[in-house]
Amino acid sequence: MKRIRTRFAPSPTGYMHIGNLRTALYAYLFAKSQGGDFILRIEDTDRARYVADAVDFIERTLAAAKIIPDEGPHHGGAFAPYVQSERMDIYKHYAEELVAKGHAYYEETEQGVAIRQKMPTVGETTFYDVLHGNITIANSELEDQVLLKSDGMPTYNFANVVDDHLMEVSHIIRGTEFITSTPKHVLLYEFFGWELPTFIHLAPVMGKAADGTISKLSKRHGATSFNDLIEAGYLPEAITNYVALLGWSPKNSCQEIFSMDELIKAFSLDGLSKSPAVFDYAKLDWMSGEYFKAMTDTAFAEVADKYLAAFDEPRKVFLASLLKTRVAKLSDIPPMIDFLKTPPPFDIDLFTNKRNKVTPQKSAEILHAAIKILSEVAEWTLEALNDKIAAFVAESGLKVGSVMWPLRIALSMQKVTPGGTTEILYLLGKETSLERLNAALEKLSA
RNA sequence: GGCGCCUUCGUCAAGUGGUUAAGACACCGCCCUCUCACGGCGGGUUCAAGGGUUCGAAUCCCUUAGGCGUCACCA
Repeated sequence: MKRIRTRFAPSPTGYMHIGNLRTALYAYLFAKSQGGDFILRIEDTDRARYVADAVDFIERTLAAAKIIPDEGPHHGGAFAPYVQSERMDIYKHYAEELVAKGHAYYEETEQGVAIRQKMPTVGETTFYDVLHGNITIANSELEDQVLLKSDGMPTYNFANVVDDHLMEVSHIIRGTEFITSTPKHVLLYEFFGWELPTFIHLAPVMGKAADGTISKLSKRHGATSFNDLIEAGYLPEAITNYVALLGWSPKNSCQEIFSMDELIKAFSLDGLSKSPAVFDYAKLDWMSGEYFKAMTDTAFAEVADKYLAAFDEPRKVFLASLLKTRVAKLSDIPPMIDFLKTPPPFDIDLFTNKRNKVTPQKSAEILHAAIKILSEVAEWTLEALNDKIAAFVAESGLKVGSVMWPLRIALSMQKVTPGGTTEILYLLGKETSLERLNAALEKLSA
């Protein structure tokens, strides 16, 4: 049986759209699930759109997403070069062959000489797509395509076919936007007498705008490149996992959390969806959270390190334990812990809490007593703090919440905090804690 | 506009002639609880419309509508 070989063939734009990443991922998963090869090929035949360093960027992005090419510009391989601008003589040779066979012709314009593919004017061309079945388009719909531009560069339609054949690509996995140009490619294969690869045209990834409109995912939908998402603080594994499920689902399973190895094992073409999928940040957030929750505190502290820099090592790890169940992306962290650095302004209303039977007056009394007890704590550890406060609660005859609420508010000046009173006391340290408690008591008594 | 593709909860989706139409996210409620989370339990909403075929249709056929794509010396 023929070896399975797929390819990802981006043009070097310096931007890895989520839709492109998904295409690369599916091509990779399919190849790997079949024990085949995955090729990276750079389609840089448009000189006007060339972006410097874009190849590095693509390679770095794929590496971050753990999509590892077997062959590519910097991965080696038997079919090098893998950059189209370095293969110009090859395209020229095949274009001339087509002219010689009568399937193409020279065209002279002010810009220079180009070569055009001669399309049949009658009949129709049919090709088989794994997802869509047979697709037939009348040849009269096809215009004579430019194969070789006047600058000597091939067009996508030509270079793609030549390279896919030469590189022995068995399965072409790409976006639906190519479905209507596939007959042109099929005709080229026929003109050359080459064996046709298998086509799989993927449905697009859509985005939902604020007003509810759905359209192809683009920048107006927010962060839509792999890099945007990384910068927002999503884990690459989580992004890849989420993207894999956007247009594919496993057979006979409801599993949603997949490592790359598990994806490779579970992947099959018949799990691919032929209708467009809307990118849903809410679900990405959930999935991302699942990854964080599954991490150890130390591992989380490590990935979140730049947000936790202000804390010493034990506190860092402790904060990580509090944060990892509350965070969808790392950039959610600062607003959650800013109060530890600088407390929000005093707000007396926060000291009123019906459920815990707390009023500003009551709070003042509790604070007064608590300050006395806490200032006597010699060893400022979570255990010690817990014990002291528990003893105080028991002795006072108050509800736990009635004691905790005013303390937490006095320390944080906000209604919502990651962790509770004891945790905040510990993170703040004895000195700062007592400072804040006293300041709040002073304002409450005024 | 021509041609092509697509259409199951708000979203991702399972489903391939007979199911109470899975599951997940989101949402709502309850429990847990010093807040928020986490965790647990429960809930509502879906086969685009209309015709067929069939004893029986989300599943097959036709029509309509809507969405998307494509008609470049861009990929």
